[in-house]
Amino acid sequence: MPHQDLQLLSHDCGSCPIRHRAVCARCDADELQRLEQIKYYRSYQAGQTVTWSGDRMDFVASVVTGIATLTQTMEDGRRQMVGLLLPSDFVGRPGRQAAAYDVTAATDLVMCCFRKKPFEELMAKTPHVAQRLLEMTLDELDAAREWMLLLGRKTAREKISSLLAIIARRDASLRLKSAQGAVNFDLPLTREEMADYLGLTLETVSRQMSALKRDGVIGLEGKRHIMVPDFDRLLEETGDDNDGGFLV
Amino acid sequence: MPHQDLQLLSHDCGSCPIRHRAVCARCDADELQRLEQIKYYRSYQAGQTVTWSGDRMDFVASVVTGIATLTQTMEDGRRQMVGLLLPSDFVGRPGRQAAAYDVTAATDLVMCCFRKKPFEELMAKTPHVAQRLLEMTLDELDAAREWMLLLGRKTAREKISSLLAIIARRDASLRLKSAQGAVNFDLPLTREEMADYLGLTLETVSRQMSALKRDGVIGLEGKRHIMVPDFDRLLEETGDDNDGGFLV
DNA sequence: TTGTCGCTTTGACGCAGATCAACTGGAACA
DNA sequence: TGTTCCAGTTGATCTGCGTCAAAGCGACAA
Repeated sequence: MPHQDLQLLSHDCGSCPIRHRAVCARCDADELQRLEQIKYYRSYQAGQTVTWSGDRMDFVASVVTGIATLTQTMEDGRRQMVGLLLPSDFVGRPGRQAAAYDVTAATDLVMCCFRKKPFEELMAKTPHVAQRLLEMTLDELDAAREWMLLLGRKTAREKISSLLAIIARRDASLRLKSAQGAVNFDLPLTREEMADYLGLTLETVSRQMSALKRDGVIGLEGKRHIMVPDFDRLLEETGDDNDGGFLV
Repeated sequence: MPHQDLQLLSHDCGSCPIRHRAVCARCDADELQRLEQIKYYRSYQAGQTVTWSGDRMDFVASVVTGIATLTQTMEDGRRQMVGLLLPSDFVGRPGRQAAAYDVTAATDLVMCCFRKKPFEELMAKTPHVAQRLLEMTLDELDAAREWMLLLGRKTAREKISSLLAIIARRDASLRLKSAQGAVNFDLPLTREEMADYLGLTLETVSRQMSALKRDGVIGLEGKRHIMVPDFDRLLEETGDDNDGGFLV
């Protein structure tokens, strides 16, 4: 946006980090072509592992459809989820050889991949890719920091409510509807995955879900379908100041 | 590093994010000049606030000397530190109007600032700045994710040990010594700040520090000076697999 | 010397969430 | 129609850390 001789193009992979391609008049004009040439797709089934922490990772990628998780594990088996990747989110680190986290498909998953080497070369020549990636990474950093507040200071009930609110919001935004009033959605995570995300045990997750249901904050249909009669009510449970003061 | 027609210059502010300036032959060669023109310094005393969350923030900056903290606060006063800024770390977000966190000087602090507008313009024209910033942001994201594991899954003792290990390591690297064997350093944080960082209360921090002392893992001289007779012993207490498998 | 202030330590007690264990309910399959 | 399986629920009990309260300690001032 700060660039002056700049125009926006769509490239045909709807959810790529580079979907909005800013073309700088001073740069080559055929980078888009090259981008198309080096990209390819991979599919994973729900539950399948994309990479293990420490594995060699020769590609970077962005999520096209589905949900992937980033998880860290301690020697004794304690697990903490550190990222939830939704469509258009980016995985992988230019300049790094090995994966730093376990990446797992939480649902069926399609990713748009770029082999790392050509992608890095491209990035070095095409300033807007680095800029776009910087923006996305800053967003993720903000999300990570909000998650640190959740992990360090929120109660179990607040944690659950926050997670539900986030999923509801993201789900709604994917369907281009705003999250307010009554909202329904499907949980893409098991109780155990929720626990790993929230720094809780699965029993505590289950108990708090029941409590929220008992208190009328949410409704449950089966185990996975959530009905939120009043989204603002849910937000009150998160402990956040939801004054809507957006910072962008 | 991936760029070919590239050379490195030092600009005179030793700890700036842009301290290594990669000059691209295709870009203007006088950007360094412009950078020098728009930069200026600010000093803060220990305890002073740099910005409050929500305030207008018209500059970006990097730490020259001292330590700053990023903190989030909930309405009812619960606090969580979400970042510890050491020399050469970057603060502020290009493209954002308001600060997202409270920024506070933990020690006396000098920052090298750039007014946001010209910095953004510069960034748009100078690809290497965005690339350098991307690298730094990815590092911070990794650190944040490690911190999420700590907050979500580690015990109080492991949290304290981890924090001490991190400070010892960073302190050692600033003095260009490697952290191993016996290490001494000064804590730049109060017990309360440690607690805010670790998602604990200050009483628990104090108790665990005493426990580590009692068990001979650390020695205390006064309240702030820490002596670590055996750094590996301390690492064992952190719960991390310290196989030294570096991922860069 | 005495007082006060900020930071830290220590003790006593309670509770949120972990742990261990039993049970439920739906789906797949024979 | 029963069997197995697995995710989820619920209950009983335990415990690590929070909470509340008091006291220690070094720095500085009067």
